[in-house]
Amino acid sequence: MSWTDERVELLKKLWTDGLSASQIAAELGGVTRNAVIGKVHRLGLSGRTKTSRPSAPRVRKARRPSMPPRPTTRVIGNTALKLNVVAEQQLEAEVVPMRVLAPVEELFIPPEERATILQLNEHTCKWPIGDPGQEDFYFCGRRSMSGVPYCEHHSRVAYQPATDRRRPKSAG
DNA sequence: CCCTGATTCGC
DNA sequence: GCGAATCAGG
Repeated sequence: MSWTDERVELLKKLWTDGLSASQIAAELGGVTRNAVIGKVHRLGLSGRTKTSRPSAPRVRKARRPSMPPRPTTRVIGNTALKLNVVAEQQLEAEVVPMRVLAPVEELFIPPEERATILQLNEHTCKWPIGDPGQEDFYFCGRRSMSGVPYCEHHSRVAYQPATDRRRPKSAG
């Protein structure tokens, strides 16, 4: 893929809209977040965050001459299927009693990042989005912290304080 | 570990 | 110009 005028416009729009580089990359498709960031800089759109210091030149290290990064591929048994089974069990035990019927779609997940039940594992967010009986139903799929079934965003929604979920209806 | 953007530099 | 590799902060 190349940076056509349309894609550049979309990039500028999404970046201005506040989406992260990885989100924009997923939305555009065919590019990585590095590509997005690089393009953003070349367009002069940077300056949104302050994670890097304005001064103090970074350490420039010689890049690899010419060699694949890491051809190391370790596959120890087929544990993938087991993870899927665990994911399903967790869905029945945790997600279903939650609030599947509630239309919770406040967080937009790009199509490329959406997860079906087969793609969930122990650290993907298992927050259901949409109606489980419909075709467009999917799971959040973003990364969740270890031991937590949801991503940071949906953890906040799932584990709301009791005071916020049910306020005193009759106070006098 | 995950994420984020910033920067360098081979292509 | 492009973007992977890398760096640096959270």
